[in-house]
Formats: sequence, structure tokens, C-alpha cells
Amino acid sequence: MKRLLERIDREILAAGGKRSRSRAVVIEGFFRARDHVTIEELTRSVRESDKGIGSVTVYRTLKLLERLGYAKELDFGEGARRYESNLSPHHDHLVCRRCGTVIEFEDREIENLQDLVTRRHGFHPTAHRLEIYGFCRKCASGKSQGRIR
Amino acid sequence: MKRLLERIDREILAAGGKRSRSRAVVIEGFFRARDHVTIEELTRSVRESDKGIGSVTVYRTLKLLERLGYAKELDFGEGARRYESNLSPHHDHLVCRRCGTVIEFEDREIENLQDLVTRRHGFHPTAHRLEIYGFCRKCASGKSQGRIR
DNA sequence: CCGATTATGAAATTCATTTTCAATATACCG
DNA sequence: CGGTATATTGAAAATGAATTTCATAATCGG
Ligand SMILES: [Zn+2]
Ligand SMILES: [Zn+2]
Ligand SMILES: [Zn+2]
Ligand SMILES: [Zn+2]
Repeated sequence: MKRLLERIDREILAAGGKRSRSRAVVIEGFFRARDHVTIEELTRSVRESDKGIGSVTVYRTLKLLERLGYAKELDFGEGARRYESNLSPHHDHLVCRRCGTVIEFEDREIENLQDLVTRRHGFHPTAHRLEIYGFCRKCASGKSQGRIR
Repeated sequence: MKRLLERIDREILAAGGKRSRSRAVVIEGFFRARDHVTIEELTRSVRESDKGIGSVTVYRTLKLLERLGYAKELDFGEGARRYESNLSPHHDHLVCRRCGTVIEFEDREIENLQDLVTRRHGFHPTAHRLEIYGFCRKCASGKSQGRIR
């Protein structure tokens, strides 16, 4: 973690940026937080370390991390976007519509078939998103908990 | 087309709704328009038939069609949503980030693998979205036309 | 420390979508 | 055919996430 934060710091410096306490808190908070957080969730958590951090800074910092390749923006159709660390390898998502649980999965076979499809259409892919919505084991079995999203 | 419009009319009636000229124009316009239209695009086209139709009615009518199962809401991450007729069988999309072209594809193999994945996690899927973003043949070959989206 | 530049947070803005509301249109009943 | 209850309309207002603006503060390099 320390290593990572220092590396990011260096990259920001190299790109003509400056260090700042607020941003450092946000970045560390982001990597410590559970994945798939909204800006609002992260802002709340980060404010526990530093009451004065504005959500605008959280927005800006996540855009920055995305530009540097450390974060990925997600959209599960909830209105607000979510973000996850981009350090782990590529994966797609199962999203529970009742409790909000997000299950990650990686399926080489599906990825290969996607490549075939694009090739068949002369299409040059740069990114893709695959999300499966429904109900997780717990919610599907009737013992549903939590708010519906 | 006539048959379809009458059927929808009947369903609206049966559900306690009333007929209306504005809505009829929007519905017919939707099925005549090219697929994957935005509300704004459809509003513009529909206003050529009836200058007085407000975009709110287009919003409302598409939500209605979606509820009745005749339309599908899409989100290619452009800010505004798009809609397509839900009469054709399920398919996924290749979206060109330069010219905006949308290529539809259907891959049973991918769908089957998705089922396997969900089963493996005890997840009960109700919907999914698979979009591949990149550049279509024409745009990838350098002879790019059109605005970037 | 200086001067230049970047980062910050609050407030204002944007933009798609939704809600509100008073006026209008439609269906249904007698 | 009215008459009335109810649904629909379009304009305007509200919403809400995300972005921009701007004056102030922090940081860097020298
Ligand atoms: Zn669940
Ligand atoms: Zn993930
Ligand atoms: Zn293209
Ligand atoms: Zn389509």
C-alpha cells in the first residue's frame, strides 16, 4: 500500500502535478475501501479522516486515478457511478438487484468469444462491459435482506 | 405495423389507460425510427408530424412501452439513454466510439457461458448487458468520419 | 522566502430525467 | 347525446449526479 501510494505520488509529480493532503487521503481511502464504491460513499468514509474534504475533490481524484490507470469507472445503472481499483485483473460483474451485492467473475472463454465476434465484424475493440443483473443466492432464496436497488 | 399499434392501443385500454393523439404519434414514430434512438432524436423526428408534442410525452411514452415490453432501454455511456424496439430477439451491441455506429450481434455460445457463470455462483439472472466499445471497420481504417462520441 | 503554478472547496452550472400542475382530452355511464 | 370521473398533456419547476468556475490556499522549484 505504502509503495503504491508513493508510486502514484511520483507519477503525479512527473506529470506536473503537486502533492496535497486531501488528495492523499482520498487515494488511500479509495484503495482501503471495499470495491465498487460510489463517490458519495467514498466521500463519507474519507470525511472521517478529514472532515474538510469536499466531494468535488473526490470526483477529481477518481478521474485522476482513472487517467493514470489505477481506477475503473463502473455503471450499474443506479444513477450514480461506482469505482473500483484497476490493480486486479480484468473481470465482469454479477449485480444483485435486491441487496446490491456485486460478485466478480472472469471467464476466458467468454472473452475469447467476444474477440471472435469483433473480428467477424471488422470491429476494433478497446473496452467492453458485461454485467449480469438478478438476485444473488441469498436474495433469490426468499430470505431477502436489505434495501432494493 | 398497423396491427402492432392496434394491439398496443388495446393493451393500454385494458390497463385502464386512454388513447391520445400525441402518444399514438410517438409510438408510431418510435417503431418507424432507426433503432437505438435517444429521446432527443425521437422528439425531433416526432415533432415533424406534430409540432406540439413535448419531449416529456416522449419520455413518458417510452417508459410506457418499456413497461409493456415493447421497448428496451439502453445506455452506451453517452449521457443520454437510447431505446430500441423489443420485438426483435435478444442481442448485444458493438458501439463505435467515433462514428456512433451500433452493430448488433447474437452469440448463443456467449449466452450459454453466462448461464454457466451465474449457475456456478447460485445467482438468478434476470437481465444482462454486454457492450463492446471500440472502432468500426471504417473508423479503424483511418478514414474516420463523423463526430466523436 | 518568492513567484509561478496547481489544488481546493463552495457555489454555480449543466444536462438528462422526473415531478408538478393546471388545462385539455377521452372513456364511460346514463 | 351530455356529464362526469379519470387519464394525458405540455410547460415549468424540481431533482440529482457530475462538471465548471473562481477566489483562496497549498506546494514546488529556485
Ligand atoms: Zn442479494
Ligand atoms: Zn469489480
Ligand atoms: Zn465508426
Ligand atoms: Zn440493438
